[in-house]
Amino acid sequence: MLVRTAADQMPRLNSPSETALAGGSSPIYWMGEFTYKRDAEIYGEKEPAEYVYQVKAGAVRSYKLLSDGRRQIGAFHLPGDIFGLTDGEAHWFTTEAVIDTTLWLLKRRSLETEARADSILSRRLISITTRNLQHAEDHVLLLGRKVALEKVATFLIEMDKRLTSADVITLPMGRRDIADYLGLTVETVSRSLSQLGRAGILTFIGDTHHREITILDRTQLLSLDLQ
Amino acid sequence: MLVRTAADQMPRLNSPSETALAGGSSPIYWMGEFTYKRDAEIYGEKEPAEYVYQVKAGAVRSYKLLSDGRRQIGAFHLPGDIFGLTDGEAHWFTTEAVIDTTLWLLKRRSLETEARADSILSRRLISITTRNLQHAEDHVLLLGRKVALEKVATFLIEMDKRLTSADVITLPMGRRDIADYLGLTVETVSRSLSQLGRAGILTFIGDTHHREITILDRTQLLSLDLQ
DNA sequence: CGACTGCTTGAAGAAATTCAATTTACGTGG
DNA sequence: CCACGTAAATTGAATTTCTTCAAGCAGTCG
Repeated sequence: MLVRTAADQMPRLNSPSETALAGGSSPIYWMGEFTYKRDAEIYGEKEPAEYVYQVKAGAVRSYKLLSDGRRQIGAFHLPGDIFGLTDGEAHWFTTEAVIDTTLWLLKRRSLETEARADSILSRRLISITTRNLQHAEDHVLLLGRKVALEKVATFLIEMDKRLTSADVITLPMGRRDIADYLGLTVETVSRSLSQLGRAGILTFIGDTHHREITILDRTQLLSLDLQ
Repeated sequence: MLVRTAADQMPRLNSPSETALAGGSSPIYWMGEFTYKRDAEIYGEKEPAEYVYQVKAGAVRSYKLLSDGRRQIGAFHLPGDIFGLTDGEAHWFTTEAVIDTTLWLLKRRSLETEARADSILSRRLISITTRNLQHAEDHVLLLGRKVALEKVATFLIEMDKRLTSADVITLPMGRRDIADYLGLTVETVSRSLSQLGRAGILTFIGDTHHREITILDRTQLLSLDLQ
């Protein structure tokens, strides 16, 4: 269940029980709750994978860097999302809090132990990984074959689905993050958003950084989000 | 074990036993062997996922299409690779044989049933899915942040690792497939390959379609494949 | 208050695409 | 067996898209 508060415009979960991992034959006990300040690193690429995480509130970006500093964000993790699940010993991503973020942590080892005996949990782990894979594959299509405006439209629709309960999308991330997610520059993202605004498809709400957006014409926006 | 024959220059596996799925606590019995002609469809997007596949010989491309025909290849499956593993009921990809291809098939249902009782197999399924996810994430980085020449260099290195036993890379796929894998056009792929040739990094062997390539300078090629 | 950050916009430039033409091999059919 | 048509790859020229560079504006924070 998603709850919207006036104070922070981000969705928030109230307990880890309402999640993909809970509800197996035996309940999962999260280690506890940790809070990360904006831009704080949660774990780095090639660090040993000790924990699995679920977002309680906030937003997380996971990215890779090329040696010369170019950055590609693979995914944003929003309330309810589980991340950090890996097979080998090490992560292959860096993750950071986009805004102040609260996470639930779970020892990976105990999850693995549990999964050995619990085939429902096991199935669930496959399911989570598969969902991540599907997202990545959709993202591959976007990055490889969509033009800038289509990328931004797809992004807005994804965010609209994932973090709005009202008609205002409050983006937790800035233009830089969006650009690195879509394989564009900040300028191109900004120009595309302006273009959508001029076309009457969306409008910016009062917010200073133009991170509050209302979709005015979903039909037109969807027509840009080819399937 | 990879065997190279003079007749076909593609690697080939001799039995499914030498694979990721076999070797669990109980052996996996593949349904049998099927052969697909070049360009034959193996399964289509949104088809119910009845089987899981392993490549015995040949090559498979899996791709998505946008409604206007733009195509993005997510992966090439080469001898030994397992694909078609999905969680839900339906595939989210179309797969086709790149060249004449022999596959081993396994009923998905029986694999699932087996996995319920066999935690080692279960673990293995997670492992395969995770590997696919890692590949997709690497591909996201390539598509989002690498320039044409770097994309082609990365592609060659990947193929070199995956399908050469000698010093000649025999590409099963044509330029169109490479382009759709790298998010480029055929012309750009061709120009990049020519450029690598002029730089003395690779050379084309006798083959008519310039699909036989020898890497002359691995050091230089690797320097284009940023990490 | 002033420096700073994040966002936007414009102009110039670069990279990749599109359009067009050529080459080469290959298969079909006279 | 050769001629013709087709398909794959390459190369060049023109064009488009996106990036880079530059400037400005608004809100925030010390």
